[in-house]
Amino acid sequence: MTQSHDFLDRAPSLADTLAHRLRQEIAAGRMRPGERLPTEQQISERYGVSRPTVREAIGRLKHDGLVVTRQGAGAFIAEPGALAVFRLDVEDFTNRDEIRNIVELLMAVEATATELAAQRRGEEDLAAIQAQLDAMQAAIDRGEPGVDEDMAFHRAIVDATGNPFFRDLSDFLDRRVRHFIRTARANTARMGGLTQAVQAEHQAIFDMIAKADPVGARRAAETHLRNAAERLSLYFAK
Amino acid sequence: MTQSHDFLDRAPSLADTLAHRLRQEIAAGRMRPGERLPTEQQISERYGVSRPTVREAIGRLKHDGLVVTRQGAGAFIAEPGALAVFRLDVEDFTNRDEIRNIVELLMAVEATATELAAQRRGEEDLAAIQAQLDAMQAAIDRGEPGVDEDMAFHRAIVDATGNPFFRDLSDFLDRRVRHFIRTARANTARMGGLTQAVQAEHQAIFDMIAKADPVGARRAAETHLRNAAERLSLYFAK
DNA sequence: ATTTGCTACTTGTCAGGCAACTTGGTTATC
DNA sequence: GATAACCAAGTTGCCTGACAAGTAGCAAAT
Repeated sequence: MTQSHDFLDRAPSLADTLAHRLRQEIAAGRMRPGERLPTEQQISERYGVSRPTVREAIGRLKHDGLVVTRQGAGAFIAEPGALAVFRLDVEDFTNRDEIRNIVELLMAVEATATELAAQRRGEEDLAAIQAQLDAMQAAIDRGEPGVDEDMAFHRAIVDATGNPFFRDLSDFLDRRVRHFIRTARANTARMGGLTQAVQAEHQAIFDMIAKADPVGARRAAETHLRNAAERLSLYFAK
Repeated sequence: MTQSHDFLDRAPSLADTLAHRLRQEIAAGRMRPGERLPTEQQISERYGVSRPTVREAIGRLKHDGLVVTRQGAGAFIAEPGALAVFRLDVEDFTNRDEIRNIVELLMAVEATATELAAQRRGEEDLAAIQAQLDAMQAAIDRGEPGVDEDMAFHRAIVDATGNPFFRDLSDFLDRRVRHFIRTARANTARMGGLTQAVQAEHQAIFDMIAKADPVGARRAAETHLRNAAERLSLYFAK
């Protein structure tokens, strides 16, 4: 009943491969910004696919802001400086190096976010953070691991920065790391008893934010993240 | 000859608007992860567009990792934890708040990148960074502003981290900020004479990286970025 | 020399259809 | 009766062909 998604055998669609090839040609500098792409007809003949498929491929590039199309005129390569969307692709999310790199970026973002939060948090921000801290304590008291509460705590902090980019990026990276843990945990032994240590670190972070001490908040966040990364590295041991 | 692209009048295509609506419905929680979307036929009838248009819209969502399609089975909403691609959309890149937020994120990423670079840089990394530093000095001596060399210098540093995510994100944010400056500069007076001050800050950063002093490197980078942000704020004054 | 209008070309959208694949039920077999 | 093979309906992937909307360049007219 429960199908275990196997992502491995997913054959890439024609449009996907074509989009990839076009992307490569642009990245390789074979085509300069402002230049016009071949017409859909020409691309279609050149790669031996139909025009709808070409349209789909170009649609992806357009969606990513790499090309701009104008009806009647053609498709043009966008100025790289005007790029309005950033794509962070995690190709192989079981790769340990990739996870390590993600964790590194997450640490950078979250440490700075905590610093900013200590600097700017209003009273309602502080109340929201404390509410999540309490919720996590309640979960611990109930004997639950409280992963959702943990996530909500961090979420409340990055929210307090008032910078949506911090929030979205942190959210994405956090999800990725937790997803990795969840899948890795299925293969290794369950670990417990650490939640109280985590909570103590959370408390330290909260205190610094409450004190409006940016430097101390950053230091507390860095300590927490370093410890978290160390706990995570247990999964790498195999 | 040089056409000034006006992005304003770009009428969103049917597929774009449909993709936007579907995205909203998913974001609003009207559809749960794992759930199946209506068939292309149904969506086509429901929104009064043809199936190719629906395919194009779903293709965008698929490309962003929001949905997963299986031939013969249908399209399913992806698990948010398994999201493999992150999109950072800069909707209005003349908005000052948005630029401010981008600069803030750039500062966080680049400061940490500089710290990591000081920690890990090999001899060849150091040589590459110095080469860009020298190139910038040469540009200054020639009386040029050396914006390309400036960018290359920072690029060499983030390269030294060995973390491609840092490199790509920093690259994107850097481009965005410089693009904003370039367009803003067209309306305000040209400013010069600051390049030597910038170069001095670069030299300080380089020295710390050469000394393999992560703490000092971060501090030097933060100083440089803070100053850069201040210079940038001149454009906000209007 | 400038403007107007026309024509070829390109993208946007549609209609219809076939192949590949999935799913669930049905039938045949043991 | 349980199990396995099979089949048919439904869905996505991809194609052909066509028309509408918009653009750009050229030619003719003023």
